[in-house]
Amino acid sequence: MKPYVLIAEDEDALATLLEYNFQKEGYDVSIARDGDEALLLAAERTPDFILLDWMMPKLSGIEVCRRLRRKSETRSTPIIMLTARGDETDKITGLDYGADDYVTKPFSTPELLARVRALLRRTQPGILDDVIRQGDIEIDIKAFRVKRGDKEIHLGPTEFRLLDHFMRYPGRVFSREQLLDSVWGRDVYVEARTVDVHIGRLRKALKNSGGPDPIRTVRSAGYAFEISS
Amino acid sequence: MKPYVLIAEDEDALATLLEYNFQKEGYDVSIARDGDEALLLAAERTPDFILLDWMMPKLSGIEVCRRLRRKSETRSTPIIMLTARGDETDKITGLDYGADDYVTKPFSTPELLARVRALLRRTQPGILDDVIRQGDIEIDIKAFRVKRGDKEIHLGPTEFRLLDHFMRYPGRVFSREQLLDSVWGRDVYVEARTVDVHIGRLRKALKNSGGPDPIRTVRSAGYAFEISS
DNA sequence: TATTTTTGTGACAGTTTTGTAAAGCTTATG
DNA sequence: CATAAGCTTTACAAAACTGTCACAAAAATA
Repeated sequence: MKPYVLIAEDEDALATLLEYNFQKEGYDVSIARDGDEALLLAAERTPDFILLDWMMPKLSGIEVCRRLRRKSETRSTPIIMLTARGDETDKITGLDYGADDYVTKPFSTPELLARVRALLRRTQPGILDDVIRQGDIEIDIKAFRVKRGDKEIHLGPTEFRLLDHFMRYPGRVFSREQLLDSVWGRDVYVEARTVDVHIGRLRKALKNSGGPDPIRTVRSAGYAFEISS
Repeated sequence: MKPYVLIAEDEDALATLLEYNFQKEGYDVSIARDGDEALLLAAERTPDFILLDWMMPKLSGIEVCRRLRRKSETRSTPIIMLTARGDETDKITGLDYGADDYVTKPFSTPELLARVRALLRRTQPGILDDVIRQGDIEIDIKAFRVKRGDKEIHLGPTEFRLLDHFMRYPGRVFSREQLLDSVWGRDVYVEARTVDVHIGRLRKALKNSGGPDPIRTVRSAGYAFEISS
C-alpha cells in the first residue's frame, strides 16, 4: 500500500528522526540498527528502497549493499548511501557496489525526501502514483476508492490493502506468509488461512461488479493478481 | 502571484511558527524582528498585508502602523495587529491608528489564517477566491456564509473551517490527526474523537438543507468530502 | 477410484471503530 | 452578571470489520 523503506542506521537520534519523517511523509518504515539486521529485514519483506548508512556495526553499508545485490529479490532495489562529508572515495566505491545515489551527512530532511522521490520516480515508476489501474480495475490510494468499470466497490480496510498490494505487483505470486508480512504487518500474528478468507472476500466484492476473477490461486504456493488489459 | 506577507514579530518561536505556516499556505513571507526592520522591509517590497506585533523593540507596533499609513505605498495595505489578551484598549487604539483587524494571543494558526483570508478578500479583492463551490454547496469565505441550493446554512466557527478545509481538497481523505492539525491548529491539544462530533454537526447542518451527505467516512482512516457536480 | 492435501466459504463470536446525545465548561454579549 | 453560543469530553449503542473454525469442494496423488 504505502512505499516501504528500510532504513539501516546505527545512530539512534538520526534513525528516529528519519523514521518519524518518512512515516509522516507516508512511507512504511523499518529500522535496522546494524548490517545483519538490515539483511534480515530486507529478506523478510522486500523494501521499495533502502537507506543505508556507510558505517555500521557488524556489516558495513558497503558489504550489505553487495550482499543485497546478490539476491534476486533485492538486485534492483534502489539504495541510497548515507556517508560522512568529505569521503569522496566512498561515493565512487559505493556506486561501484551498486548504490543508486548517495547523500552526505549532514543533510536536510526535505533534501533527502526530494532525493528519494526522484530516485523512486526514476527506478520504480508508478510507485508514487495515487491511482493504479489494471484492466478495468482502478484503485485510488489517497482517496481510498476502488472502481471496476464505472461501479464503485466498497472494501474493508484489509481487503483494500490486499488489493493495493496485488495491483502494485501484477502477475507476481505471493505466499500467505509474504502477504501477512506486507499487508498485515511483520509483527502481527494471524493464521495463514486467514489470508484465504480475505482473498475470498476480496473476490466476492470484485465479482459483484462483473468481470472475471482477477485473482489466481497458485496451489500450494499462494495467490497472484492477473487481469488482461 | 503569491500574496506577500510581512510579519513583524520579535518573539523568535512565534515568528518561526508563523513563517512556516504562511509559507506552507502559499504565501511569500518576510520576517522583521523589530519595528525599524519592518518599515525597511515594507519599503523594499510593498506587502499584500502585514502582521504586526503590538509590542516590539525600537518601534512599537502602533508607531509602525502610523508611519506606514503616512506613505502612499502602504496607506491602504491591510494590517492585522497581534496583541496580548485582555488589552481591550489596544484594540480601540490599534483600529484608530489604521489597523484593519486584530488578533489576541494566544491564537490557533488556522484561526489566524482564516482571519487573514477574510481580510484579504475584503480589502484586496481578486487576490484570493471569494467563494468555493462543490456541487450544490457554496461557501463564501469573505462573508462567512454557506449555502446549499438556495438555503442558507448556519455553521459554528469550527464547522465552518472544517467545511472550508474539506472543500479546498475535495475527494481527499484526512485522518482525524490531520484535521486537528489543519483545522484546529498544530499546537492545540484536543481528543481525536472530537473531530467526529464536529463532523456529525456539519453533517446535520448540511442535511437539513436537503441533498445527500457529502462527507464520506473512511473506516480506520478518516473522512473525505465528495459530492457529484 | 480411493485417499490425501489444499482451497473456498458460511457462520459466529469478539473486537474495533463510528455516530450521537448529554453534560460540564469557557467565552462572547448585552 | 446572566444568557447564549459554542467547544470538548464522555458514555453508550450501533455498525463494520476481524480472525478462526468447520466442513464442503476441488485438485493432486497413489
